[in-house]
This record gives sequence, C-alpha cells and structure tokens, in this order.
Amino acid sequence: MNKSYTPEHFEQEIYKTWLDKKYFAAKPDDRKSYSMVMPPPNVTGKAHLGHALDNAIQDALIRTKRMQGFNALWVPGTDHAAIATEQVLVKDLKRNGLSKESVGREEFLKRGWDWYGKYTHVICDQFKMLGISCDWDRLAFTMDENLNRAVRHVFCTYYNQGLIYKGKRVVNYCPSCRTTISDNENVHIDQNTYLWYIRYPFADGSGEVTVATTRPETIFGDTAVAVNPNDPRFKGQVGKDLILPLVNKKIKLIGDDYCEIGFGTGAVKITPAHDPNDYEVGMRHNLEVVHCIDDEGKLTEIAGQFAGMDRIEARPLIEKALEEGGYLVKKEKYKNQVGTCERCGSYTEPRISTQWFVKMAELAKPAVEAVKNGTLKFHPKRYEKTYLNWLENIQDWCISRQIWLGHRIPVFTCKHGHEFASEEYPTVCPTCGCKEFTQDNDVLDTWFSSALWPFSTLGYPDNTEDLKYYYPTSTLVTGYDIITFWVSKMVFSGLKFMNDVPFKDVVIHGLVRDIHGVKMSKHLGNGIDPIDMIEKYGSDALRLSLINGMSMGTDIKYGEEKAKEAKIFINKLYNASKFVLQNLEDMKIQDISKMKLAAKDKWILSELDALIKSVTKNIDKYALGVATSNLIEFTVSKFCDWYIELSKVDLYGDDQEKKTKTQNVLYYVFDRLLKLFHPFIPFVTEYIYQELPLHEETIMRAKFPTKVPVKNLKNNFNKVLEIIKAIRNARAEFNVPDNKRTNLYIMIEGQCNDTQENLGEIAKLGFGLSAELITAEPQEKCTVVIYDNVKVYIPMGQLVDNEKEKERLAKEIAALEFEILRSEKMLSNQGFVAKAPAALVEKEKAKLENNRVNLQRYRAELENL
RNA sequence: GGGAGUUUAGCUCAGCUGGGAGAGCAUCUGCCUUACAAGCAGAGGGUCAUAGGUUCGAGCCCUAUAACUCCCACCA
Repeated sequence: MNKSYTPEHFEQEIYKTWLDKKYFAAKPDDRKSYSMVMPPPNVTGKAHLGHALDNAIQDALIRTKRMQGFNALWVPGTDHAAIATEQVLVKDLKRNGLSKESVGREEFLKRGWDWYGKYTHVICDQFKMLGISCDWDRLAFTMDENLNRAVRHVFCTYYNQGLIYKGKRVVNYCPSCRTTISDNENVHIDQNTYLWYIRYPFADGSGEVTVATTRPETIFGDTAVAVNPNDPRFKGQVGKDLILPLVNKKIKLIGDDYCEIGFGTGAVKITPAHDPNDYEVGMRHNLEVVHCIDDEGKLTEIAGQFAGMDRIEARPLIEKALEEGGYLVKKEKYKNQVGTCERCGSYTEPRISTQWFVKMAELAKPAVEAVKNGTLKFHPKRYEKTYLNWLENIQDWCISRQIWLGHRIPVFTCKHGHEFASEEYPTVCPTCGCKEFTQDNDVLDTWFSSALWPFSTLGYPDNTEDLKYYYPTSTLVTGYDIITFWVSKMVFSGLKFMNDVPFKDVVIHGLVRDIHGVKMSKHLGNGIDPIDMIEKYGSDALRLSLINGMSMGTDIKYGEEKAKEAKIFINKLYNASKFVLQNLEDMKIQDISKMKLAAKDKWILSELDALIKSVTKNIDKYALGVATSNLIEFTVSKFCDWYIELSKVDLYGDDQEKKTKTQNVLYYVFDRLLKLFHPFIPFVTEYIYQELPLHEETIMRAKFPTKVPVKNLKNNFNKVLEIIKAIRNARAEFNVPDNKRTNLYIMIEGQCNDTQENLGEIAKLGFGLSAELITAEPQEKCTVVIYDNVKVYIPMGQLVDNEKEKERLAKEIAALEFEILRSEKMLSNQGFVAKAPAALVEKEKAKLENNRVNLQRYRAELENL
C-alpha cells in the first residue's frame, strides 16, 4: 500500500475492474428487487455538481441495497434535450453561412444524430469517474428506437382516447429560440419599467379615455378599449368608437368585468394577439385579432414607420411619436414582472397559435390520489405540497414545439384532409384509403418522452420480464426544481399506462450553490467543476463532501474547502487501515463471539453495534448526511482516538492471547466499518478491503453489517475513558507538556474492576510512565483527580504548588456545588417530580447523590492540603 | 398576490418522539508519542432571529413580527 492516501492511483483502475466483472449488471431473479432509474442528463451536457450530488445519493442507496441482498438495478440514460441541442446546431450552421431551412429537415436531423453520437460518451465518462454503479449495459437515450416506440404508442393512445387535441391558445413564445416554450420554461423576472398613460379620443370628438399600459408598442394590435360595465366614470359611453392613436382607425369602447374599477385609469387597451387576458376578452366580444409582432419579435407592417423594428427597441420611438401626436398623458415609474426564456433569457411573447395539448384534468386525479393515500411518498414530506399544488391547479399540457429535433408528432393528414395518429408511418388512410400523407411538422416537448422514463427504459410498450420484475421502481432521486416538470408527469403517465405509480419513494435533494448561496452559473463564473474536484481530491472525497452533513431537500452551499476536508478525513481512514493491516500480519482468525473479550473490546463492539443501527436507520429514511456524520464520528472519535490507542497496549505487549484477541476485534470492527462506509466512499473502501486478511472478491457484494453477534456488550468501560480524560485535563491545567510523562498512582475506594484491569491502558493514554495501585497516599507532591471512587495522584514535582492545587480543587468544588444546586432545584419542583417520566427523576436523584459524595471527596482533599 | 423554506459558535451546518446546546473549519496552548503534522492532546467561543403563549420543562410545539431564499400566479 502507498504511504499516504493517493486516490488518483487506484480509483479509475478499480472502476475498470468493477465494469469488467459486471458487478453493476442486474437481471430478474427470485430475490426481492430494488430498482431506480437515473434522471437523464442532457446528452450533450457536461457533469456539474448537481449531477454529482444526485448520483452520489443514488449510488449510496443502490450500493447499500445491493449489499443488503436485494436484486438492485439502476438504469442510466441520457435525454435528447431538443431545444438546447437544436440551438447549438443552428448556431453551428450559421457560422458556415447555412440555415436549418437551407439544409432541410432530413439533413438537419442527420447532423443532430452525429452530434449526439459525438457527445454522448462525454457525460457518461464523467459519470463513470464518480464511481457510480449503474448498469451501463442498459444505457438508455430518450431517442432510442424503443423509446421512440413508447412515445408514439403513448401519443396514439392519448389521441385515440381523445386526450390529445389541437387548439388555439395563447402560449409563451421565445422570439430568439423561435419556438413555443412551456409555462415552466417561462421565467418571470422583476423589471423596472414605466406605466405609460395614453389618451384615446372618442371618434365623435366628445372627449377621450386614458389607458395605462406597460407595453405601448402593442398599440398597433389594439382592437378595443375595455372598461368595467359598472364603472360610473364611463356610464353611457360603452359602445362608442375611439380613435386608435398612431394607427388612426376606429376601435370600440367595450364593457368587460376583466377591468377592475379601482385599478389605474379604469380603462385597458385590448390587444388580443399579444396578451392572454386580452385574448379572452377578445373572444368574448368577438374582436379582431391583429398581430403586430412577428415570429422574430419584430413589429409587423401594421406598425407603419416602425415595421421591422424589434418590439423592445421600438418602444422609446413609439413613446416619442405618441408624445408628438399629443397622445401621451404622462409616464410614471413602475415595477412589474415579465416572462423571459429560461434558456436564452430573452423576453418571451404571449402568442396565439395552434398547438397540441394533453387534457390534464382526468390524468391528474389518480396522481393526486397516489400521494394523498400514501402509495407515493415524498422525502422530505413538505414537497408533497409543491406537487399537489401544481396538479390540483393544472392546465392542459402544451406538448408541441416548433423545432425539428425530437419526436415528431405522429399525426398524419391524407390528401383528402383526413387526420389520424399512427404509431408507424402509414401506408393507407384509414378513412379513405388514399396513400398520400403529410406529417405534422411539430415535435413533442422533451418532457413527453422523459415522462415515460421509468417504464420505457424497462422495455415498454412490450410487456418485458424487466417490467414485470422491476416496475414499479423503488426510489426516484431528484432535485426539487423538477418536481412539476418531471416527477408529476412520470406519475400520471405511469398510472395511466402501467396502472401503477412509477416509484414508491421520491427523494428530493436541494441545489448545489456556491459558498455564498448563489446559484452556480457559467455567466457568473462561480461554478465548481466536479471533474476538477475529482482530480484534486478524488472521487470519494467529492462524494463524501456533497453528502456529509447534507439535509435532504435543503440547498447546499459548496466550496472547494469541503472537498479538501473530506479528503483529509479519508486520509485518516486510510492511515487507520495502515495501522490495522500492519498489526494483523500474524493474526490467527478467531470467532469474536466465542472469545473472552476485554472491557475495551466490548466497549468498541457495542459502539459499533449502535453505529450499524443508526447508519441503517438513517439510510432507510434517506438521511444520508446523518449516516455519514455518524460514520465519521465513530471513525475519528471512537475507533482512532480511543480503540486504536487502547489496542496498542496488547498489540505491543507480550501476552499472545491478548494480542490475538485484540487483533480479531480490530479486524472485525474495521471490516464492518469499511462495509458501512462503502456506499458513500466506494473506491477507497474497496481498495483497503482487498488488503484485509479475510475478504471476498469485492466489497460491493459483501454483506452489509447487521448486528454484532456478541451478547452482553454493555459495560462500564466509559469510566476508564473519563478517568483518562480527567488526567489529561489536570495535566493541561498545570501546563505539563505532553512529552513529559509521570507515574500515575491510583487509589480505589472499594473496587473498580475496569480500572484495575486497565492500568496499562490508563498509563498509555494518560501520559503515564506507569500506573500502579496504591493504598496509602504517595509521599511525592501530587495533583489529584477524582472520578467517583477512583483517585488518581499525578506527581509533578515542582510543577505543583499548593496554592495552584488549592485553586484547582476549589474550582472542581464550585462546579460540583453548582450542579448539586441545580439538581436540588429541579427535584424540589413538585411539577417535575410529579409529571416527568420516573426514569428521568430517578436519574436526577442518582446524579445528585453521586455529586454529593464526590463533593465530600474533593472537600476532604482540600482539607488535606 | 398565493405557498414553501431558512434564521443555532467568527464561517459551513447537524440537532432523533419536547428532558442539561453539537461537529468540522477558523482561533489560542502544548506536543514530530513507532497509523496519520492532511496529525495528536487540551482550551476559549452561543440571549438557539425577535416578542408572546402552551408545558413541571421549549432550539424543538402554537401565534405574531422581522430579514433572507425559493416556487407558483394573466392584474393593465
């Protein structure tokens, strides 16, 4: 083994072995199954810390379950991320003076596939560096032929059941991406803008109406002005014609409840083509729909002199024109929110267009029910609210996108105008039998295919063995940011097509932010590349740093420092392994349950037993951050600080029997510790495991520890540790340097077996040259520590002077007196004695009694001086 | 506008069914002790955001307030 921890020397090699040996592969058998599907990253993307966290969690779960004997399957895969990829491809074409249209749909798709082929291994290779144990042979892609079949099958089912319809709707449109985007992708941001007050004169010259607007550039699309029909200010005026400024055409003043009487001027300009509310109003009043903004966000012909200008850029010029025409009453500062495109950040435009929709009302119901009746559980539970709130207020799902990459909508129209959906390219029209068709030009929202992920990756629409065995999957791990996008869609899809929830537990983790809590982004340059972290600190360190201390569902503030700290800890574990291995070389393996164990052995074994319990429990409830904290705490504060040091007494002594016993306990504890740690830091645990005197082919397939098979582990060894700590404390108070060792004289009132049997240990850990039992006070000048019935005299020559010792004893006495007072106060509280649990009251009484005795001991000691 | 979360040591965060406030980093002191100086031993450091309430007892439960964060939402 290398002298110090150098993960770069073994991590990738171990991963290769795991892959070669097919340890990650799973297929149905007669064991219980535990399955997960990986949230698919964008196929052309790069791994970021969020992926690292997501995968570290999933890997910890799947590795635990595998070791616990489940048939554990974890399906990896990637998503085609159509819009993002299409943008990149278009940009690429543009650089070469080409466009989508100029190369044609077929050629463009071919380029898409080339692109996917070129990049798909990048993200997978990066995920492999994380050490994750998913079944790579099953690597899925949302555009795989089988997944395409699933998509078409699902689409046609919806279509034939009347759950998919084509409709006119106001949708969000990104003029820069040139496509419709979903409500979820439309990000509202605060904006400092103005409210423009514009005067619309009556056509008959009988005055005017003033409207307030945040979008003066849409004036060209106005086809009415609305007021509330009950607004007294406009009594008798509804129905009259107004002159539309700049355009100089007549529009009507209409009455509609949409206008609130108290708000603004009471009058609203109505632009049905460019505002969802106005569209509704327009429908009610049969208004003309006039488009004044085109696909690229430019003003149309109707804008006259402004035609061809970007709508945002034209705004100040329009303001000027209004002012010059005498139409502008005033403008005042105003704060509102506008929609922006999640991908490119440009302002989105509401737009009337023909789109495909999935009717959600019926589909959502069982998905709501599944959570309400507990079939599907969120961890932490509070995210159920996000999920339910969304599903209970659901709108129909707009599934069409005006791009080329992705799943083309399988709807065909024959030359006689018959429309139908078909899973395969049709040969004859089912209605008229003709053989000429056109296919719908739009493609499906990417979430349409990922909604099917938990069953499409297992072979759907075929009824495969995998589906029967692994569906529903056990756990889904993902971030809270895609609960509505993705989780909810998988649930209603699973319920609809598989008749069962797609997973039983949804584990929601937070987002990884930078150390100041700011979202990591390319733009801000505050991102941390997980691959950099792996190269500098190792994959195990990265994973541990993400999971340790994490509380599920809460954001993580991450700095490089965390990876460094994790590496330092792993180095500690590594060094502990060196110690263990060095001392096991001549070990005779024995069964610890048949040995006569020393007090210290029982102590560490009972600590281990408690650790196994808490780690198992916390993994089961997805509190992985607590599990790792427990593991680290045990390793450092129990195993290394105490047991290793204690073991040296026997390992370096000449009692062969004691030595063998210690070796076996050391081995046993360390072996179980490695196994408990393996799900979190798989590489280093495998590496060390292979060096242990007894080991299986891989730690991955070793049995996850359950219970320490030794009876009567509870003992009082803690008292010895407390005595040692008291000795160390006393020495520190007299500023005795650690390298100055002294004899230790121990006087016991009555009996204390643990102390008597561990004199060597007390000496070794208490900086003693020796520890010996005495019955009379020593002649040398000593400081004395008292722990219950055990007194330890520490001779320190001139370092001890009477005054200082008195001072120290007085301090101890004061502390005890304070404690006694506290207990007395508590016990004299009738409410406490009457209502608190009896055990607690008893404990307090015992404590009081004990402290009183100790107080007497200290007082006597002080008298003595 | 609706909803959720957070607020605990200088920093990053734990804190189980209410029963004497914890860790890591940082700081201070001493030590290169044969696994580890990426270390060991010891120490200091907190009005658990604020104000009320419930309780024998509150970091934890309830109510209000404040600050920050996030999600959802069509108010010109």
